[in-house]
Formats: sequence, structure tokens, C-alpha cells
Amino acid sequence: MFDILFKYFEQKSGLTLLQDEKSLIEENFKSKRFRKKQYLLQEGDTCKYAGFIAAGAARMFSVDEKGHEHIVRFGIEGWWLGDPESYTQQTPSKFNIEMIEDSELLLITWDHFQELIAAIPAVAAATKDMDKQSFIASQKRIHSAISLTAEERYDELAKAYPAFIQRFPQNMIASYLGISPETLSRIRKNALSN
Amino acid sequence: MFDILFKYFEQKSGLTLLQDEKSLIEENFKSKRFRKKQYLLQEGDTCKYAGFIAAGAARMFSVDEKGHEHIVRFGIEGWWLGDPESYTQQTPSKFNIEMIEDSELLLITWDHFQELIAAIPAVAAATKDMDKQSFIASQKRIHSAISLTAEERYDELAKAYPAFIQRFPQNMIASYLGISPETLSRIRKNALSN
DNA sequence: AAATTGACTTGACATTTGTCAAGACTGTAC
DNA sequence: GTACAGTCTTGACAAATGTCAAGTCAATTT
Repeated sequence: MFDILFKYFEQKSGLTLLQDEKSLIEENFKSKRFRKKQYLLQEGDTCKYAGFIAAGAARMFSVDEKGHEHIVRFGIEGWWLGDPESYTQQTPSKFNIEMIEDSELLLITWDHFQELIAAIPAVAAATKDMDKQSFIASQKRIHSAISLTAEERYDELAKAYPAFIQRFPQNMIASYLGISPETLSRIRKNALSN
Repeated sequence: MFDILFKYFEQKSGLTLLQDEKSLIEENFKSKRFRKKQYLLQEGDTCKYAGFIAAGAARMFSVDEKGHEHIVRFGIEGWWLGDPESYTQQTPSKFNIEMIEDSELLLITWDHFQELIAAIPAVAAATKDMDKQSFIASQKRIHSAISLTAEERYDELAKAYPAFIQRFPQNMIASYLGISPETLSRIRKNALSN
């Protein structure tokens, strides 16, 4: 069950983990099962754990005054969950993280993560790479948001992450794109005739 | 002129730079003046240098098929310029970086930056922090883009970066927010009566 | 000083997107 | 098997935003 995590660190870092290092990782993460609709983080709470998704899927979202949900991020196997701001600074989060499917998460606190980074070069390198890639991906999404129409944003998502389209309900995809479910339904309808 | 850069590394890292380290930094960066409207990076070129803004201001933007510009990022004194994707992977960029004012930049190639990171703990720590903060800031902007109206996005920007509002022309602020200059003009007009 | 350019505003109108309400359909719970 | 909740679709209409064109103003150039 930790294998996917070891593989992640090794691939991202380009290094190989020693047996000792693997043991250290296992000691610092704790594995936990989540049922669909269960929360890893709720608005107002501090993000105590970052979670590596060994299996399953989740979403991070906010809820506005009108009760509308806005999905900031999806996560599937091999991705990380957590509100970076709340996690690194231990401040209350504005977001919720909820499982979309039954999931298996590997959890770690900020302090334990810092220990691993200090002790294991592969973890340090992988983390660094992760932050950089996250930033690059975010820039792309910002660029889409300010420069494309709803339909273009949908097409781009379908192309970049086709798995999302099949795996997540349409209303969540709409929320992720920042449009209403009705608009997305109409976009998809139009697409058929093109 | 390098003082602002030294201060940046020290503040971000919480460490103090030794004299040797300062010298090493000076050797690896090169200082260059840019006139207003001059480009640091043009679409299609590879982002050879990252630039630390010692003085001045700039914008990073794309141009779509209709000739419309979309500003992904602003930069002012103490901020960095560069397309992270193009810079770290040395691939052609989709963006342009242009000075909004006469500016003084401290430039460094990717390879030289890696050398500094390896040699100077304060630079390594500051860079790590920078990536994390950039990601957090990006997440906030994504959240605004998908959940707020044009007016709310403007208000948020005015609150978070009041300096931008005074310093940059309205049409650029509009482009940054992903709205037309006319819409921003009307938003500002309405705001007066509230 | 006259001409030119760029930034901003304003009005009229078009287009996109959101909202509300209703209905079809599916899978799940009881 | 029936009821129920969730998801998606569709239509009618409202609201937000974009587009085009014209005009003002200030700064810059000639």
C-alpha cells in the first residue's frame, strides 16, 4: 500500500529509496480509509494532515454565502490532498476536502513531513519538484480562466485530464470550471453537433 | 543595487548571507537596465533568464488569435520575472514579458541559479519558500476566478494589491482580471455611488 | 501651436452565462 | 416493488459581460 508512495518519491526525485528510508517513511505516515463523502478537512479547521491518495478520489472546495460550492482542486490516485496555506502555516482553512469515492489515504503532519525532507534526499527533491509543478499547473489554469470562454475551458480540461470527465459528476466539473451545471450541460449538447 | 536582492534572500530564508556568498551571488547574476516597453521574453523564445526586479515594473502576458492580450502576472520591485515552465524546462514560451516602466533587472540563467542553490543555504531556502508562496497565491487567484463576479474580483485585487491599481493603467488591470476595459470602467463608476 | 496617440468613458446593442422551475432518468434505500 | 434522492436536461427569462463606435481628455510629438 506504501508502494505507490515510494514509487512517487522515486520517480519525482530520480533517486532510489534505501530500505531504511522506506521504513522511515512508513513510520511517519499513517494510513487511513475514508468512505465516500467523508471529510479530510472542514472549513474553519486547521489542515493537520496532508494526504497522499493511494486509492480513490477527492475534491477540495469552498462554499460561498449563497451555499454554492466552488471546486478548487480534484485529487485522484498518486495526487496530494491538503490546503497548502493552512497546512504550512497551521491557520484555519477556508476550504473543505471531501472524498468523492471510497479512498485510501496516507496521512502526514507538517512536522513529520519536515523531518522526512531533512532525512531523505529523495523526499526533499520530490517535494521541491511537486511545488514547482503545482505552480506551473496553477498558472495554466489562471491563464485559461482569464482568457478562455466556458466552452474552451471545458475542451481544454477534457483534453488535459480526460479521466476527470468520466470519473466525476458533471455538476462537479462545472463547479471546477466556474460555470453553472446548466451551462455545462448545454455546452456538451452543442459539442455533439460539431 | 544588489542590496535589495541580498535582503530578499535573507528575509525569505531567515538566514544571514556571508560575504563570500554575497560575492558569489553578484558573480552569477548580471544587472541590466530595461526601458519601458522593452521585452525580457517574447512568445516562442525560451526563457533564458529569470529576472529579479531591483526597480521598475513589468507584466507577463499572452496574445490570443484575436490579438487580445491576457496578463497572467504583474511584477514590481522585489518580485521575480520569468515563465517557470519555459525557464525550468528550457522549452519555448507562450508568453511575453514586457516592462511597464523603465526597470533595473538582475538576471540569472537556470544553470547558474542551480549552482547558487547548491552553494548557498539561504538561496535554497528562499527559493523553496518562493515556490510554495507562489502556489498559494495562485490557488487564491484560481478561487477568485471561479467563484467571484468581475466586481468582486476587482475589489479583492484593490484590497490585496492597492499599489497595482494606482500604478498600472486600467486596461491592464482589466486584462489581469479577465474582463474588458469597458466593464472595468463601469465597475469603477458604480463603486463611486456605493 | 497643431497634430497625434493612448487611456478612459459612455451609449446602444449582442452574446454569454446564470437562475429558476419542471421533467426524465438512474440508482439506492426501505 | 415503491419511494426517494441525486443527476442531468430543457425551456423561459434575467443578469452579467462583451463588442463596437463615438467622444473626451491628457500627454507627447512634430
